[in-house]
Amino acid sequence: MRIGEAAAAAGVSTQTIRFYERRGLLPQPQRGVNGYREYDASVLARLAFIRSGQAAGLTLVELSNILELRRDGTVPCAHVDSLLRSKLDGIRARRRELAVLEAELEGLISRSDGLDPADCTETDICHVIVPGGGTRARAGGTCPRRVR
Amino acid sequence: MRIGEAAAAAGVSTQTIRFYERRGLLPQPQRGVNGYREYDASVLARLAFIRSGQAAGLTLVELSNILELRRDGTVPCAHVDSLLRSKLDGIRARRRELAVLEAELEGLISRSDGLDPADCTETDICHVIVPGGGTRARAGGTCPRRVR
DNA sequence: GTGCACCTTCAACCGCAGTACAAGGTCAAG
DNA sequence: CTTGACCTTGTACTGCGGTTGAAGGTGCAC
Repeated sequence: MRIGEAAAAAGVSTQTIRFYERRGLLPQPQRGVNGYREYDASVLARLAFIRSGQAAGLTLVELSNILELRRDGTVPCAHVDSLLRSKLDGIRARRRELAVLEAELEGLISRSDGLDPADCTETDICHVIVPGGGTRARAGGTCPRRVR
Repeated sequence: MRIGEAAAAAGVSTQTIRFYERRGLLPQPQRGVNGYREYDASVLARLAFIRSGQAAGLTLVELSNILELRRDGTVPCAHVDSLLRSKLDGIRARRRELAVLEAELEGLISRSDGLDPADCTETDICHVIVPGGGTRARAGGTCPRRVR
């Protein structure tokens, strides 16, 4: 099985496979006489593992650490479990942040409906954008930071 | 007011101010005889605008587009309003994605509790990580893609 | 006259997961 | 013997918002 075939079967591009190989996520494959990579079916299982890991929110670095544990002879399950738990914490925190941002945007938009663009001055740049999500009456106040 | 003073007052670093200037978010300031940047108080309002915009989820590019409209003599409120609405749509979609991911992780973790690491084989890499969030009985099935 | 805090510029780097491009080799069919 | 699909390597670029570092100038106090 050559790289193009493996890529098509796994639903990724050939460049992605080479990229994974460079990052240590795929083993160095056999090479044909012409230098072409020669894969057996196990590469598809590996690519499926990577895809499942990504779907669970793991980064390529984390996946590569898991593979390294395996290579070192350690069963990585305990490590993976704690990794997934901390991912879950992160996701929950992120969801809360996004809920705050959503409320902020809703506030700004509904406030924008009651504003006349003609009142928007040069120094404001745009009076729709104010700190606090539009729930305040325009004065210095809380300002959420680092919300992404 | 020199750059360090402005930075301290706005709660950003001097490098950030220079970076914003390069990106067109801050006007080219006056320069002293020694070449030092000289700011008046308006830079603080501008920095506050940028911070509010970021808090509302706008990127620096979007903020710079808004400022460009202003420079061109257009009141940017209508543009900002539609921008915020599409941001809100994006946030909501993102929240739904994260809810799916959260459920996926919960499934994997609870399934992991019932698994014995001793059963984890070399070819699995780690049998905790499977497609489908751990809600299935291990077979080919749905596989969410591009969840970040 | 030197130490120090402040300022200047330009350039490269961070994470993340690839994608794109250049310049060339290989192989089968026509 | 050329065309075209496939493969090889290496390098650089994307978006995002900065941060870090090098190499040097300025200005005041001691």
